[in-house]
Amino acid sequence: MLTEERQQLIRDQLAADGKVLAGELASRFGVSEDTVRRDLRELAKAGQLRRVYGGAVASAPFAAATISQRSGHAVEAKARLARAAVMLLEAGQSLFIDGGTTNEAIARAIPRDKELTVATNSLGVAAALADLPLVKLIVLGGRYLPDLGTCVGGDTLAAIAQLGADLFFLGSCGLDVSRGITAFDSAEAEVKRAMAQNSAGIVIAATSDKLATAAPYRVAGSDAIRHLVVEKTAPAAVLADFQRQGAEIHFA
Amino acid sequence: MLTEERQQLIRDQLAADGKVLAGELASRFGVSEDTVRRDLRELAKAGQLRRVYGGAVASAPFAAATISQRSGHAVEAKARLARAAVMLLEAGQSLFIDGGTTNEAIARAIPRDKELTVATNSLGVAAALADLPLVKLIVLGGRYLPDLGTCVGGDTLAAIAQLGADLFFLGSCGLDVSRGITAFDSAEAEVKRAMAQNSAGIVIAATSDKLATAAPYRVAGSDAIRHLVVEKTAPAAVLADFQRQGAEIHFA
DNA sequence: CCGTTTCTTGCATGATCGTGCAAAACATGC
DNA sequence: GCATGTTTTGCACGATCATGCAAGAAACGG
Repeated sequence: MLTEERQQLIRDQLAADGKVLAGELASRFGVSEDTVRRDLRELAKAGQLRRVYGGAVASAPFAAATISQRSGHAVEAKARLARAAVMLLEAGQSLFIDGGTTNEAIARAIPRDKELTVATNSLGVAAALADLPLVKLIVLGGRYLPDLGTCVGGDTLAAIAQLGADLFFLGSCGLDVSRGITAFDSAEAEVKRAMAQNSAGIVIAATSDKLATAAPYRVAGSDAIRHLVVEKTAPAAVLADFQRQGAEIHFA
Repeated sequence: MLTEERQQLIRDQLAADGKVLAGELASRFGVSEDTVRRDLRELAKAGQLRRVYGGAVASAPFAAATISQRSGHAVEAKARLARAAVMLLEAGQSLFIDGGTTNEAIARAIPRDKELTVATNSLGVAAALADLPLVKLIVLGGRYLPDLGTCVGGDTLAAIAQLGADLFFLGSCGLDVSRGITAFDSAEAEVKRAMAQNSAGIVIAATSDKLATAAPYRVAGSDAIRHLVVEKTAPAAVLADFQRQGAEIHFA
C-alpha cells in the first residue's frame, strides 16, 4: 500500500463521512496507528483536514457547517436514500437541488465521474459539489436563511427563471397526498415553486417521518411528483396513494 | 522486451488501476527494479504520471487545483492578517467580501458577537459566515469557478448593482503600485470592479508574496485602496509607495 | 484526582531511491 | 567481418524515506 494511496482514501472517506477515526483507519489499512497519525498530521498541515483527538474531521472550508448534520440520528437512512436517488441521474442532465439535509446527502453521493449541470440555492449542496470536476455548478444567490441553509428572495427567483432542469430534487418539505408538497417558509416555498415550474420532473427523497406530514406553505400537488425515493420501512398505504397520483416509487 | 513496450504497459496499468508498484512491475516484466524506476522517471518527466515512494500514481488530469485543495498554504500568516483585518470592522457595517483564501480566513476571524451585513460571491466565505447569528448574509450567486471558489457572471453583477457596502474586502489579486489591483480571470475582474464601484472603501489583506505582482485583468488603480493589511515582513519601499497613493497601512 | 487513551518525539530498521560505472546489446559505417 | 559509438541494462554505493516501537507528554473521562 502506497502512502499516497492511503492518504487519498483518507480524503475520500473524509469527503463522504466528514470524519475519520485513527484506530479504524489503522486496522482498515493494516498499518500501525502511528503511521495513520503521521498521515493525518501531513494532511492537516496541508489544510486538507482538521486534527482532533481520536481522528480527524473535514476542514475543507465549507464542510464544517455540515458536520453536525452528519452525526445526527438519521444519517444512515439518509445516506441510503441518497445512494438510491443518485441512481436516477444520467450523464449530461441539468438539475435543480434545493436545501435540506437529505439533499446534501444526495449531493455528497454524486460520483466524481458524473457529468452534470447543477443549480442550487443551498450552501451545503454547493459545498459538496464544489470539488467535483465534472459538475458545472450554478449558485442561486439571495438572502441566506440560516435555519434552512438556503438562499431565497427576488434575486433567487430571477436566476431560477432563466434556467431549466431535467430533474428537481426537492427537499425539506412536508409530504401528504391530499395537501401535496408543503414548505415551512413562505419565501422558501416561492423558490420551490419556481424551480418546479422550470423543471421537467420532481424527485423527492423522504425519510419515513416526512411521509403524511404537512407544513403551512403549499408548493405543488402530489401529482407533480415524478420520482419518490423512500425507505423500505415506509407505510405501503401511503406509498400506494402517491403511486396513484403518478409517482414512481424507489426503495433505498 | 522493448523499452517502449514496457512503458506502454505501465501507462495501461496506470489507466486501469490508478497506481503502479515498482517492485511488482519489475517482476512482471522480468527486469530489475532499476530499469522500472528509469521508466517511471521518464514517464514522470513527460507528465504522464506522478512518482511517489514505492511506485507511481496517475497524475491528476483535473490538475486545475480547486481552492479547497490549495487552502493549506501559509495558513499562519493568513490567520494573523485576518485578525488584524477584522479590527477594521465596526458593528452595523455592510461589507462586500470576495474570494481567496485570505478572505476566507478573515471571514472565519469575525467574532460571533459582531453585527454585520455581508454580501459575498465566495462559497468559502459564505460557509464561514453561515453560522454567525448576527451576520445577515447575502449570497451573490452565479456561475461557480472551482479554481477561485467564487461565483461570477451576469447574475452576480446584477445582484451587486442592487447593493452597497461600507467596506469591500478584495482578495485573490495581484498588487502593484503602477499597475494597480489586478485579477486572474476576466469575469472575476468584472465582479471585483462592480463591488468596488458600490462600496465606500476597499480593504486588501495581502501576504508579502502578493505585493509587487500583477495579473492580466485590471480592477482598479492603487489609489482606490483605503486599507492595506500586510505582514511585518513586507518590504517598506513598496508600502511607502502605496501609502503615497492614499492607503492606510496596518501591520498584522 | 487518577487511570486510560491518544498524541508527539526520537530512534532503529528495512525498503526504496538516485547516481556513477561497467557490461551487454544494438546500430552504424567501413 | 570488424571496429566504433550509442543505448540499454544491471549492480554497487550512499542517501532518503516510510514504518513501527518505546518513552514521555497531553488530553480525555470519570
